[in-house]
Amino acid sequence: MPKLFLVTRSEENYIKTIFHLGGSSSTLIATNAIAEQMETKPSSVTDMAKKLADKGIVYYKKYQGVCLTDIGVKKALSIIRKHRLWEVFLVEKLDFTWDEVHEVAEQLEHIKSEKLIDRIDALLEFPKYDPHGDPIPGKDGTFLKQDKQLLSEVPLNKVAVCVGVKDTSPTFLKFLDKNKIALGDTIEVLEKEEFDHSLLIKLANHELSISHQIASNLYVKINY
Amino acid sequence: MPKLFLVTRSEENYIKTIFHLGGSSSTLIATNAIAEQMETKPSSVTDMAKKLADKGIVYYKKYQGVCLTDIGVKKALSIIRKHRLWEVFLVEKLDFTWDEVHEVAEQLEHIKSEKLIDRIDALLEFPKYDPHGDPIPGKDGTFLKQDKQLLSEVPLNKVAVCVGVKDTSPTFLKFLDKNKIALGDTIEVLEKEEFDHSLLIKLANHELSISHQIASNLYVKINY
DNA sequence: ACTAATTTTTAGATTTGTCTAAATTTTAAT
DNA sequence: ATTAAAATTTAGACAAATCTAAAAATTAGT
Ligand SMILES: [Mn+2]
Ligand SMILES: [Mn+2]
Ligand SMILES: [Mn+2]
Ligand SMILES: [Mn+2]
Repeated sequence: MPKLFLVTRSEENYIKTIFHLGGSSSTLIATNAIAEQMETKPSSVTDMAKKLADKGIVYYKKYQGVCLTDIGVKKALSIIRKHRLWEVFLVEKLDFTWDEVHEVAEQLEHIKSEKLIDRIDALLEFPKYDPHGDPIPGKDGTFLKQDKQLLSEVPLNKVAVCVGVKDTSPTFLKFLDKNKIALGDTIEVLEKEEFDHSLLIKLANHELSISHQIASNLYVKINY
Repeated sequence: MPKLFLVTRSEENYIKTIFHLGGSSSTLIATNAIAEQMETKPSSVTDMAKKLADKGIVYYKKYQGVCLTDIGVKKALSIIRKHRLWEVFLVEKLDFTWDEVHEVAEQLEHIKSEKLIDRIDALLEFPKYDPHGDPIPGKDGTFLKQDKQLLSEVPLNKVAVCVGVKDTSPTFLKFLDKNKIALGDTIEVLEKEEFDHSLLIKLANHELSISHQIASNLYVKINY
């Protein structure tokens, strides 16, 4: 009965942000957190919280925060699905680099056409992950949570495979390119420096020392 | 010097409409004509005319109408280029039919990324025409005007090739599909009915009687 | 438990894009 | 040349989305 048909671009951006901040379970996300993430003001968030609550997209408890309703989660997953499929498209079909895709996908994710995104999905042969290693939600709302961990938490001498990035900023991604670290690469932790928590890691053809900040933005999966 | 960098979606739609109504030369387009085309009110058009004039995109003469400046024409061609390239993409890469593409292209044409549209262009191998036979403006602003005429104006027993449609509504396009008329088809005018100006035409494998309204929405090029 | 600091909300203003209704200008018709 | 009709503009209003500044509520520190 709720007419979820009219969701504006701005509303979609709020929905996505709330999802990414963890508002998909019943955890309430603070107004300030949303405002900071979106580079907007808390008062704007409050306004939108009311609007989204009226539409049945979020649950809003005054002074406490918001979380997505079931409808809101569905909507969020649909937007994220579009965002990530477009990112794959840009890389696979148009030779964009992984640091270039996010900005354009931010626009493309708002295109309204179910047929379009389904066909893109098919053209790409139903990819499971986007160029940053993030899982692509299914058309039906399924959402794989992969078991991955930060490289900074991997024990010494363990061999792991790089599967994702936490920070997806162009700066970080280009740093990885420059240092020849890519998704799918095998990484072994050779040393952990006690002083600054930097790591000495071994890649296929080179060894490299990386700061803790780098290591705590790289997701890996340990080989058993 | 004028910062043409911020052009809103709404402004883009006005620019495109003015272009399509002939406002690319110095012909002034009436407020009412724009309003009707865009299904909006004349007063809204006046407001926008002022805004676009301020930005140097249109020349606006009070009570007379608007036409595009050189900057405006360039902007219009860029939007039309994007619209038509996306239409080709949808048909060629995603198996959309020619009656489905316009609606989605109306959204996609507003995506801001020069790299994106250039790569789409390359992926499609630099098409010259969109699925409706309309020419695709070049990146540099070139715009081929093809010599085509309406089927309704072709003399008897002349053989012509179908090269475009004037009406691009799904209704008309589906009518053409149903009657097996497609771009590239050869058409010969066998008879012209004096009473209602309907035509008897000969296609590759069938003859067909079409009304004047149909014939005056089909562009053809006569074989010499 | 009581301040003090922080967070959140409200109130009022602004911008963009639209509308209606009234006023103005242009055009067409006698 | 007047008058009537049509087109266009203005004035004022509204909804969406944002902001600033002030008020209210919550949280934290003692
Ligand atoms: Mn992204
Ligand atoms: Mn991504
Ligand atoms: Mn079109
Ligand atoms: Mn077209």
